Amino acid sequence: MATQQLTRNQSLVLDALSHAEGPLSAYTILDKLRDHGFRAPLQVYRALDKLLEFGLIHRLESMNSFVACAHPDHHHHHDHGVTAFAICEDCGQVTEMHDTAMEERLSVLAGKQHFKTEKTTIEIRGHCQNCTAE
Amino acid sequence: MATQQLTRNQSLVLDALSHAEGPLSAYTILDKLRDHGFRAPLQVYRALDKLLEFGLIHRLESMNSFVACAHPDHHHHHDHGVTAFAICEDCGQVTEMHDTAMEERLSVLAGKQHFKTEKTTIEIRGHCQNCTAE
DNA sequence: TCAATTGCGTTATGCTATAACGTGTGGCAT
DNA sequence: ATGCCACACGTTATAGCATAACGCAATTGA
Repeated sequence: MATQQLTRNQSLVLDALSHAEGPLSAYTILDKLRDHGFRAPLQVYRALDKLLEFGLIHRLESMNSFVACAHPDHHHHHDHGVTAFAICEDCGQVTEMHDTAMEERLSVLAGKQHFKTEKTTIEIRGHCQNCTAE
Repeated sequence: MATQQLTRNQSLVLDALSHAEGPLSAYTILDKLRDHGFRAPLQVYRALDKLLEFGLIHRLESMNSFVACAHPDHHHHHDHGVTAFAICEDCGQVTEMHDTAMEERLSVLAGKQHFKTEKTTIEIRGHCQNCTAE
């Protein structure tokens, strides 16, 4: 199957996120899409839910906002394993990171507790290279 | 210096969290403390802010709620490094985990991006041992 | 004493997210 | 074709999470 066919609303929301500099909140997206007919939060949230399900976007728990996935080459919505995010508190830039050693370690940790992992959130707040060099 | 002296409000909030089965939201805490004179969200949030600052509680980003720190033996508020949380979606139980290998790995990842880490959030959602055994 | 700091209480407001209702459309088995 | 079902959509209302802004009281320290 090729890339998941998106509805109009889903495409609009994904576009908004893709063209944004950094993460956007649902309400910020709503404002950006008012010209395209969006009027209510649910229109955004429903699209976000689907895009999350398709693996096309990520939710940043620590800031209640959303970013487009950094891997536009995914033709089917499959798991990319655990993703860690580096979030700059100054400029808002988000860097997506994948690391199998880290996954392995998390798996061991969960295993010790006989814990069955469904979803893992890793978010590093701090300052990116650009913003550190003052 | 011995254990940080807490104000009345801070003590009440900490007690509420300490005696709770699982994580509590700010508004749940507010409800629990109405009998003790709490009337407004800010009374809770201000106490929570201080307790977080003292390292006596943790905030769970993925569920907008708070838990007492699992290390009651800390006599000064120092860093315990990175903490990972295993959160059971069934019973709500939260297990606090520390792992230096994990920290090391995250440090390497951040270093690769020349990212200066301020705070790291690791939250594993899933099912604990008890709730898995059906 | 005076200023600075800190905690507190209150009111109001803003931001984040979902419930519940109804409509329209397209697929599909009968 | 008819009827059914699933799904996306639009709308209104409401629930849940968090902070702004004001003023007061107590404490501390110069």
